[in-house]
Amino acid sequence: MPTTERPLRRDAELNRQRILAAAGELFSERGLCVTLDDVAHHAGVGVGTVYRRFPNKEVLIDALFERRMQALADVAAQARAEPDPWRAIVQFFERGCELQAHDRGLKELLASNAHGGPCLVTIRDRLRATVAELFTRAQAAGVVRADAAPADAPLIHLMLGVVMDRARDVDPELWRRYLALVLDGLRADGPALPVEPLTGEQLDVVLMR
Amino acid sequence: MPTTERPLRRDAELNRQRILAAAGELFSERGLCVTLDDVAHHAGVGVGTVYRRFPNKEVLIDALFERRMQALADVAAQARAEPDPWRAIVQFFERGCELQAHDRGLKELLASNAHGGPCLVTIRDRLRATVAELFTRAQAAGVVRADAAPADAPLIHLMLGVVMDRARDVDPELWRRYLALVLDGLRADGPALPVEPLTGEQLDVVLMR
DNA sequence: AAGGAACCGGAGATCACTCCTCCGGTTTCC
DNA sequence: GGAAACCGGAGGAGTGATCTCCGGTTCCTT
Repeated sequence: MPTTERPLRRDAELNRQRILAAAGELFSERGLCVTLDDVAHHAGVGVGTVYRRFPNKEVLIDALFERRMQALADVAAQARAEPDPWRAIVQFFERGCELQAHDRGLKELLASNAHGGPCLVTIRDRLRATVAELFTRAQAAGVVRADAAPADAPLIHLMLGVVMDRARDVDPELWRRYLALVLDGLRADGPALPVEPLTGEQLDVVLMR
Repeated sequence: MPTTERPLRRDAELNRQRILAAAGELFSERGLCVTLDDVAHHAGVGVGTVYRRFPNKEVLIDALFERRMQALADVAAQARAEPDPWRAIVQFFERGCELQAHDRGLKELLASNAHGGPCLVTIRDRLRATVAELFTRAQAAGVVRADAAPADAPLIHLMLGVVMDRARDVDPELWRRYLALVLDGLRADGPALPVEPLTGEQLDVVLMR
């Protein structure tokens, strides 16, 4: 390690914590669009203090969302531990959506690869791998339609994300209704799906806005 | 009629047509967020000319989208004419989504009641009534799950709208995949949906952003 | 064919944001 | 007790949309 991290002065460290706490709340409630000025005000410190500690929003987001993103990856891992392949799928989507429904920032982070540093990227990759496993297993067991694909998962999350956003104030649980609908469609072996799933690269493009 | 509409001067009328044509194209391609300045430039006239003819964007949108909205209402009406209740539902969603996929402005207009004058509102109301009929009929025939509701239609459109937006450049037909998935869920008489559908007022709120 | 009303173009004023810097004054730590 | 680190927040700079204003042009009427 090239730079020996000297500990911050006491007041500086206190403010850093305040900023992180405030940013955590604000990002959860209002999404990633909050201003660092907002964060400063909500933390009860000056704007300069925030910018001194976190040169830009990316850094702050990275610092905050690493563990939240990890929580989602954990949800997928736990689902993998569920013996029934179908229940595993259901569990993954339900728990995953719950996380997103309670944390607007996380939802936006998942909806767009645009934000987020390298740390988040690796977690995201691991998440994708686990999801692929869940799908493969469920399809091998014949409980998920054969023409579904792991690449459908992010799109489903995207779709439910709109419901969460729109209905947040009216019926914050409404997304469950449409998740149930989609899961039913995922299970049913109805008429073949009319379009191929996205490839990995396509998915990257789609999630990059 | 209190004010006798004197016809516009020839050059003025020509420019009005140019503006309408340009706005039509731009709204289709780029959505309702286009500036009246954009419209002016694209129409080859000055900004002032646009603002003189259409005091604000609302008026222009109303003038343009009346017939496009009507087209969607027509799609619903045509679906009602289809004898098979299930095919009617499928047809409505497919044709409706096709319209939206080709017209970003229309999609946004449907996704939010925020824009649009009284004219659009009445068409929207008629549309809703027709959709309700489609659902009732299909449910009576037992081809759509009993716990689905007409209020689900706009939400489904909303969800598919995201797919259209995101995947437009990558695979403009991708929405068909997820429509098929949802329709399968709508048909299947799987486990009961876990949340009540939105009421009319709730729906208004949800669509008002 | 001439005069005035109607119309044109587009520079730029206004407003509302966000991002970020700067520096006089304060706190901490050695 | 004094230097280094830190604080706050006013405000500069950049952006982007909306809409006005007015000198110059075009059209229609008589």
